[in-house]
Amino acid sequence: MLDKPEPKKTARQADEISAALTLAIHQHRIAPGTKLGEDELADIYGVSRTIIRAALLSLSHQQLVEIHRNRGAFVAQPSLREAREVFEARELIEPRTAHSAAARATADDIKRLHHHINNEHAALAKADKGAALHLSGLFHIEIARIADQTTIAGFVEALIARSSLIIALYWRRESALCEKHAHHALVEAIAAGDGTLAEELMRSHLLDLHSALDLRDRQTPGRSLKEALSP
Amino acid sequence: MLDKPEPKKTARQADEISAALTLAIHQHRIAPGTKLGEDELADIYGVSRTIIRAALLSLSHQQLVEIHRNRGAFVAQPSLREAREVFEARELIEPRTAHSAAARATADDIKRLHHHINNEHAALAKADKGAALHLSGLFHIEIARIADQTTIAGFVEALIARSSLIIALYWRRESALCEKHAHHALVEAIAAGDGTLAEELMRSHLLDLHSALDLRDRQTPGRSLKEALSP
DNA sequence: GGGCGCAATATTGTATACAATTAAGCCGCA
DNA sequence: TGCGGCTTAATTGTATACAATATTGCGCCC
Repeated sequence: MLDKPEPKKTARQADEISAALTLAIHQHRIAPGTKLGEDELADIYGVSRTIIRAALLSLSHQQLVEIHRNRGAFVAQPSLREAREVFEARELIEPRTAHSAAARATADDIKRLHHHINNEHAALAKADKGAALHLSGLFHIEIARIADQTTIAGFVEALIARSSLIIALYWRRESALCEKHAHHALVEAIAAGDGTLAEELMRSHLLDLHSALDLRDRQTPGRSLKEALSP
Repeated sequence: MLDKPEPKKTARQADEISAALTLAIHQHRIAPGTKLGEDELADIYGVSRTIIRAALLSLSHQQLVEIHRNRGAFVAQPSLREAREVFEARELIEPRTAHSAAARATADDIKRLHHHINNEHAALAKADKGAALHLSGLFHIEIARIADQTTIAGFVEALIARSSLIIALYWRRESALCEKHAHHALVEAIAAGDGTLAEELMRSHLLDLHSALDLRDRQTPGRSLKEALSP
């Protein structure tokens, strides 16, 4: 029996559930293409379908799930084209946020970034690739947050969420998810207030990531034939 | 049978309603801060609150409305800070989309852009500022669409929606909304395939827009005292 | 007369019931 | 055996009923 330890009244249940699903997707505990049945989720979380529907609607707005009318919600499977677009968008936006972050970061911000990196290392040490991937994303989001541009930070968050799906589908190396050196060097540049360097490091870091994906033309993987041809 | 000629299936009612509300907000027929009561909207559109809630949730994800728990949904009132952020984000993203658009635009695209401009002129001739503003926004979205970057086009769409609110709150000039010359010159550059020029024109166009706003520090206008002080 | 607290009202949050649509299973037939 | 159509089951779409919460107005006490 799942009893709720303490119903924190502050956040809406739908938000908590969409956050939980987002985390599960980030950590690759739910694979792209998985069907998210309303009754099933309602049962799992002990709420009515009303709440679940609100949560799924939120996720669909972030393009983490696709909702097909009368057929249900599925974890999104970004196409090759979408994958390329997401990384192009990141390469456009994030270097700039890194630049701004270098200009505005406080000592506290730097401390938090180091904390993120340590967490990443810990996850990697435990070979928990899902957690490491999630933390790597949080690192990028944190930089956008430090840049103090909420709007753009929101975009970055959405892009990183989708990147998680893309990595699940198209990752080809066994190398580290986000090379620790890249993140470390970035923090160094930001701490030093060197915006130009931070920008350049971020750009090359994203290009590395991008090139570690297999985005050659081919059929979209992981999708059953029926799924691929019917919609 | 792979061909599905047209999704005859009408879009979800919630989508239609949120689109209608978005249009009304774009055209300044609903002022920032207006309360959007669920029963009221349900009555207007002849559907249940379930649908209305889904529509409002969509709008809140685009940050066009703010939903306060147990208090309801209100048309968003971007703060000065948010206003600055939105335009900074546009200045980051849109010049690049203009550049790409110049590289990819087809004759058909150019025709459609001219069509947009003509509509703008027609709306201005009728002194319908709301419609003109809406069409001006569509022009920018169309350019992002031509650039063939769906993801970024989605961001641009969200930014322009919020720009509409910002203009409602902070516009100070009586001058034309989007100077017709600016749009016309942009189309020329795109038609000529001159990406660098298009990029520069877009940048200066956005700076013009930005400078036509009154973003000096002051109390947020249009917000009742209670609204302003309680949250 | 003014401030405080309680009750009444209105509005939103959630659950459930029912309708509509899709997907699957089954049987019969060529 | 394989295909086609029908029936049946499962799932989503929508409406409504009920519960929880905030706002409003009134009356009481100081």
